[in-house]
Amino acid sequence: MPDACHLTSESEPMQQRSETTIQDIADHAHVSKSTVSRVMNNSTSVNEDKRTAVLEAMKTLGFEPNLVARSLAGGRSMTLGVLTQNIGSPFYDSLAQGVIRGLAGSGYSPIFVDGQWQQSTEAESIRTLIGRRVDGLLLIGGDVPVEQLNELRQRLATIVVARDLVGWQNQCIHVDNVQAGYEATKHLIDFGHQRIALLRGIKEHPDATQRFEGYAKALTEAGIEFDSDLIFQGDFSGQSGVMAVNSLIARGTHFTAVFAANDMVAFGARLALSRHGLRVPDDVSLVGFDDQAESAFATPPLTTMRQPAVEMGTAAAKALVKLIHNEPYELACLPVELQIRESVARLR
Amino acid sequence: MPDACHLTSESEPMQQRSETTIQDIADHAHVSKSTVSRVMNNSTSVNEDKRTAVLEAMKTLGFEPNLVARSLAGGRSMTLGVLTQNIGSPFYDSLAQGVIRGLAGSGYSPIFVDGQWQQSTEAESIRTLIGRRVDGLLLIGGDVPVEQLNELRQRLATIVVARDLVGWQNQCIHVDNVQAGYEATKHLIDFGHQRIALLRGIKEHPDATQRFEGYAKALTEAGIEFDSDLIFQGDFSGQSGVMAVNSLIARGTHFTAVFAANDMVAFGARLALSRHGLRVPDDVSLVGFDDQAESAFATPPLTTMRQPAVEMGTAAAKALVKLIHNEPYELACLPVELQIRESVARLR
DNA sequence: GCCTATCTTGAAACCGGTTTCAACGCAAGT
DNA sequence: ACTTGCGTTGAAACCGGTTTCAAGATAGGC
Repeated sequence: MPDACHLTSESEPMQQRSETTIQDIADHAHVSKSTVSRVMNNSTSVNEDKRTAVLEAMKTLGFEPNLVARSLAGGRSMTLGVLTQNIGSPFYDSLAQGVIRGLAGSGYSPIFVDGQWQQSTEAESIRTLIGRRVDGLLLIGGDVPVEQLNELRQRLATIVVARDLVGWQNQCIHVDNVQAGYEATKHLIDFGHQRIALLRGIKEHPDATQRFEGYAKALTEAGIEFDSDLIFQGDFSGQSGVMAVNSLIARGTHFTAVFAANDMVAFGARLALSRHGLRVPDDVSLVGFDDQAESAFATPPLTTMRQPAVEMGTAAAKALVKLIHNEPYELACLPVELQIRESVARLR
Repeated sequence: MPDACHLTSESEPMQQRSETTIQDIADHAHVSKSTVSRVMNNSTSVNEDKRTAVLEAMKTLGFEPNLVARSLAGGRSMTLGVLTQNIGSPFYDSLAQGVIRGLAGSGYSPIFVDGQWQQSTEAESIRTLIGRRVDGLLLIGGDVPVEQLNELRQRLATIVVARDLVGWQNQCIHVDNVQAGYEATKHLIDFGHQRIALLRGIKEHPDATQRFEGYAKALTEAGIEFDSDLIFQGDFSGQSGVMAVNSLIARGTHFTAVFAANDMVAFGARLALSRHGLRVPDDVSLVGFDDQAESAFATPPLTTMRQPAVEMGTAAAKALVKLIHNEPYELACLPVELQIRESVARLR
């Protein structure tokens, strides 16, 4: 272990050296505050001599405009509120990353707050953002009732990501989970599987419900009888995957394929299968959901439904900026595509 | 595909309904602005009747104080700047998550900016944060020269995460990568391995360099000759892991164990090994770094050096708040612990 | 040469809070 | 009765910008 651990702060006072203001620049350049402001914003034409004098002064004094004052005076904070959900799913992490990336260079900075996928926390967090006078709101997932959102949208430019809201077509970007669930299941059926275990995500989570719907639809369409024994109600964790498989095997349910709630669950399932001497894909086929980075390097590489998480975040961020500026934009539904790799085999 | 895709925004103007201000409350409660402010902040004792009148007014008018105005007047923005690095490593994602979590309920909100691990971008991003008058700075990793940081620290409460800076003991939380590299290697040596391949991360990345140092130290200590053929210079991606193993095998380098730059690299290595018919751990032992969530559910579960990423983020965030308030705090070095699972076997 | 349109410019109001300062009311001390 | 002192209170200054407004300068039209 190195030396300097468990050190206590020395409580040195933080000197509040006051920053240079627009007035300092004005004095230095022998003009008025107004003129300095005009130079900064290119709002009105300014005499070339004074302009250069101001720019000169800004450079020598190392001027950095106070965004807070600017926000107050201008009525725009150049800040966006992002409500995230720390449910630990890499999908949501990637969304957030995409948002940061999509905002780079736009002049807007994101403030992140956590909703914890609980209505009360989310409401509180949104209030915080409103208090901070964000110019727009980006809601990632979450549980806020649609009536409240409709109200919110009246006051503030709002875009919702990863939720399907009726009447929000152009302010809502999400993925068709029913269709995705259908395609994943269909893929397994096409490969001859009939006994397909479904490892559901969190009970109340709309993603989980919708994918289940797609699963059921594919079964019906193929004339396969639905068997509730094949359904395991869990969450989105790896542990949930191992518990599911253990439980399935313990109660003697016969299955030849597994459709997991997401890739993490698929990893857990894969591990549990191998513990029971079942090989993937030789004995049991496996399909995940998300296509997180690790999935391409699992052994075997995981066949999964690819969700374009980063792209969605980026698109949403850019759209929000347009929305604030009242510029036209397109918020395209991004497709979730079957990423075929090596965890599914034809049933022999 | 569902109906409403590719819809264009209707460009409906966003109504700027002005929020209720402190003056509205004052009028409604028949007191002055000052008194309202005092009630809000509990700064001076206020007559009980007036206090309740004010609170009443706030409730009926649905008052939400303007944080921007407050920041300008009070000189504190209650905002923290967080510089992240989008290098795609889950370790850094987890740090950011930890920061958000550690700030919840503190009254401070984080503004995230991306440094992309490039000096110019980082400098620019930090300027943005200063312009926004953040009360403190949290730098996650990055490449800013230490002289600039020392300067920065004079103006602003600053804490650096995941970097080892001399003279920053109490404002810097990181992990001893040399020690960690040493322990990981030692673990393999203890199990009889001598031909240990090292899959290095990005060349310039200090984490990679330090772990390499630890690796070399362990080898020397055990009297094992260093062989540069066993070193593969890559990055922190899964692809890097497969390329490393492929390259090692292609050039006929004999090895019985692999120490990967991080878990993602380990996954890639694991996959490449299995492609070559080599089993983990029977034929080749494997150690990763990070202990990301997936690693416990890999097949076999990955032995890895656990970095407490979320905890570090949380600790750093809490420490920063203390630092701003000039309260004493401890910024403990968190240990990186060997997480023994099933990817290492005794050399037969 | 005179009037008007346009370009520049500074003073002052404003954004919505916090904080200083002086004044007032009232109870206690002598 | 007269200070003294404390607890309350509102007016006004202030934070650092933006924006309105009116005035002065300049140029163009006749």
